[in-house]
Amino acid sequence: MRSPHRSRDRHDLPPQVQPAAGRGGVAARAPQGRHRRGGDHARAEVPLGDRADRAVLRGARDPQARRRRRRSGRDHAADHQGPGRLMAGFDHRTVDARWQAFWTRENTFATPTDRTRPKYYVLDMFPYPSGDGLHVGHPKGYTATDVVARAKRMMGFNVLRVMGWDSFGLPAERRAEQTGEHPSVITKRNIATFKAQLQKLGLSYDWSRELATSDPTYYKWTQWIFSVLFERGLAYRKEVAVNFCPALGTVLANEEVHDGKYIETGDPVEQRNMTQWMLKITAYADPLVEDLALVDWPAGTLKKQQDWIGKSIGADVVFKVADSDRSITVFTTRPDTLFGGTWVVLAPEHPLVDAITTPAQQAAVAAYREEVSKRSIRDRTMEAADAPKTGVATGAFATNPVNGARIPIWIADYVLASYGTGAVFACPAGDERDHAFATKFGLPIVEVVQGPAGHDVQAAAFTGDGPHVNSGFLDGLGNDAAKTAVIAWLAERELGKQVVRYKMRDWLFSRQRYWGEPFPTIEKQDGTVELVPFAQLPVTLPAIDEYKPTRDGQPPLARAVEWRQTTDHDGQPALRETNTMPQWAGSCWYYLRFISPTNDQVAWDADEEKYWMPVDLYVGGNEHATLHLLYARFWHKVLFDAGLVSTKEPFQRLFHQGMIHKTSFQDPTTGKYFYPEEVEPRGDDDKSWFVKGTDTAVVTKFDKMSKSKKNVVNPDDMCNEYGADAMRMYELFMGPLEDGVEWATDGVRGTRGFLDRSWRLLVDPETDTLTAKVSEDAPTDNKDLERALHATIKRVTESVTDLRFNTAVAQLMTFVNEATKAKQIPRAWFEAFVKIMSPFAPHLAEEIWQRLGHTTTIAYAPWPAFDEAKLAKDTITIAIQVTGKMRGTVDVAADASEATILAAAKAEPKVAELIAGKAIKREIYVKGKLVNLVV
RNA sequence: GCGAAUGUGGCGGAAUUGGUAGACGCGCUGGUUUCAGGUACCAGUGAGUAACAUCGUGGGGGUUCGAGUCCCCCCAUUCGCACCA
Repeated sequence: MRSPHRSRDRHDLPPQVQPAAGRGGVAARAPQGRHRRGGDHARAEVPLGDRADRAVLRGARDPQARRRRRRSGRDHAADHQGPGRLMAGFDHRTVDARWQAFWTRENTFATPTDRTRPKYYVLDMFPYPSGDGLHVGHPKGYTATDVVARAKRMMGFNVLRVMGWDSFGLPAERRAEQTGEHPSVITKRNIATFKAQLQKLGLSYDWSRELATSDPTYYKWTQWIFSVLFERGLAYRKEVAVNFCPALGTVLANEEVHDGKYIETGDPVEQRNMTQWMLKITAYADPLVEDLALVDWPAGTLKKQQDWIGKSIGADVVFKVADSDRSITVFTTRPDTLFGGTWVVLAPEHPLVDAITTPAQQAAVAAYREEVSKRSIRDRTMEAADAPKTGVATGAFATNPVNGARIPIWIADYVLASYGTGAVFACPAGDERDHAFATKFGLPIVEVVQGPAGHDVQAAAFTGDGPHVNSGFLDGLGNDAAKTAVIAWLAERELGKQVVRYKMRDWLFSRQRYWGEPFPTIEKQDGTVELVPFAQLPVTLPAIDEYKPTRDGQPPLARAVEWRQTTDHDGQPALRETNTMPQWAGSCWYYLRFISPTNDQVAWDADEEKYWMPVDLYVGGNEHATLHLLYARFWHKVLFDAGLVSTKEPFQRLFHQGMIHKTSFQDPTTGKYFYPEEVEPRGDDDKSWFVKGTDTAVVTKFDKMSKSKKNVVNPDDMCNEYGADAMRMYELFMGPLEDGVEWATDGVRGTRGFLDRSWRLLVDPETDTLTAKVSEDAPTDNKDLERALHATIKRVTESVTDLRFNTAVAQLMTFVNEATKAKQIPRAWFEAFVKIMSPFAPHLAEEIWQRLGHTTTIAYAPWPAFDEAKLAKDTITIAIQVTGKMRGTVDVAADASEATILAAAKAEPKVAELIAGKAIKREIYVKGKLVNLVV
């Protein structure tokens, strides 16, 4: 991707911003006390529009066109003629450009190197740099983390705030197949686009730590971690049935396949046997479940991880096959119900089926197995849990170990060969599937756990807890006690034992693709595998002339014939691996590389790792709830066991931002999508949409933004028209961070209006000079304004922790409304406001800060404290209810006694009328809030 | 089918966790400024009424002096999971 950046860590804090001498630097001015003439403010590279500029801009404006755009609500095809709306506000183009240039020039956001302060590591899930560029959905999480990062800096934390690129992956490779361009070139271009878009938003990343997973200086270390896994016996090659996607020419992990299709593209997936690299994630199943207790994650995500791992504790139980010396081991989580076991079911693929099937049943069994095998895995997994049961008897019988009962052995496809032992015993009274099977095939149902009164096990299974019946030595015991008792009984007789099983399988870790990390392994002549020595890492991707798999189905790297030829540690000929790692590999550890991104001796510095880890706040979409987050935790735990990292878990706190949607318009018959400006609403309620000028009806749907659905809103357009700060603020104001919302450009206008009002508190836009409103000697007896200020500091401060930015922005607005009403604003109050709004609207805040006479960046100005005492009111409004109904209010002194308040309440005219002549049965007083007079 | 979440004005959403429902913003209505229907400012904006009364947080019950908030039963939407014994 790029050559490594030289580390430019800052060595002193707080950073003093140096005026850029000789360049008319923005800060090249002595601090001043009060109002200065606006005309003398220093110019940055991009001059602030002067009167003449504005006159031109205003003259160039076409009010009609503007109105049409506004009313249409789809003006994101932004007007590139000029700002166009700045008469009463600030010039965001100039301000944004000036401060972005300033931050870059001054290295404002370089990561501090002092290690005595507390640290805060806030991380975004890094994006795959697609060719489409960013849409307004991407920055929602980035803006939230930016507010946290900026506020934490001001609160005295050393903040690690970084961005990188998950840049290996399929789309670039597919594009390369089409164009012949090297994926690295495509990727580099896409990264440049993404980066430019992010920089327009003023996100406070330390860009000197930027990384890309496809960069050899990065994947060298991905290969090294693979070596660690290999050396610890956690990476192995195996011939396995894999999910092969013919359209992509590669295998996929189980996690990437859903309903028999590749999740990303929807291409069908089929089963094939191939030799593949596997990672033994199952060896970490237990810690992966247990350590979820250590992290502060959304409950839903914790549950998804648990479900994915699918730990279940049960027993393996041996059933002897009658009239035979064979036996069947079944897995069950309900050994307590063994007395109700009235038949045994094998998966159709179970190896014992052939051996035990009686001659009379052979034809039926063969036919059933044939039928099942014809149905693909896809069909089988698509079936619902309540799908009709099918199956066929083998004719053989088994002996129930607990009661010696002779019970039939069936095969049925609801038993999966790949889980447990591929065999189960059926207890129809205690399992819904078994019950359905019993009902269909007329098999006996024996009650073993007593359900609630009136429950008929012949009609429905009872899966709950209760006293056991018909169960010999288990009678009367509850489920747990019965389980313990029966397992002990079985173990004594060597007929069973307690076991733990997981749904999770080992991780299929190789792909037949070009654009991924090569494995640091070679295959020797005897077929064994050895690691490429560390000194020879990275194993870089060779240039090849075509990125498709070979005609005989080998991965693209098989084309690099010379590159493949190498030697082992004895100098004997050996071949390089032609598979590459899946895209997850790079994202499994990038949070560690950010700690020492340019170190070419180690993947990360141990002391630095101890300082920065764990990630304090990790923000990204919940689509990664199982895959990325599970894989990364797995690698981290291996690294922990290897003594390479200091924490058991990588991500202390996790937060999922909601997705931003936008209505899409699709012709249901052709599937074609239309841009918003191509369609129009018709009908009385404007609810039917048609393609303009035609009778083609289109259906509307809230959709993820995507180019193909023609519903993308581009953040660049928003920045151009409304400014980065208005855009940032709207992203946070639109609703709770975790919620999905529909994008509404009108809302950006709203936050822009707020920024303009904030600006005008200090600057007269007509003259571009400071107003007299904010002043050193303004009276400080404006209690309403003071209270609003402290309430705002409080709410914004809390929002940094609870991530409820929508209400924080609302509170900032409330303060500005209050301040607009005020005749004068004490300078100290206004400065406190500017500080707390600066994480949200950093460009404008810097500009105001400078106009206030400051010569250093606001990014490290100390965060203001709020005073609870200042939040209290002198007089409070007490609500008065009569028998629970609101009847009025009364204003009383904040320290008024209960008796005084009750008296005042009763004296309120309307209340007095209602209680006149009635006996008050009860008087309820809620301190400082209300009284309720019950009559 | 199972699980989780959500349901509040025309719209996005607030509500200190049982105590004045609708903060803040959008939109809308009226006014002032203005060459301008743009910007800014002022006023209003849950429904209903001439004004009251009254009715209002998906629906229905319940607990309570008091319920958007707690309990029970429905309905709807969204997102997961999909025969894992």
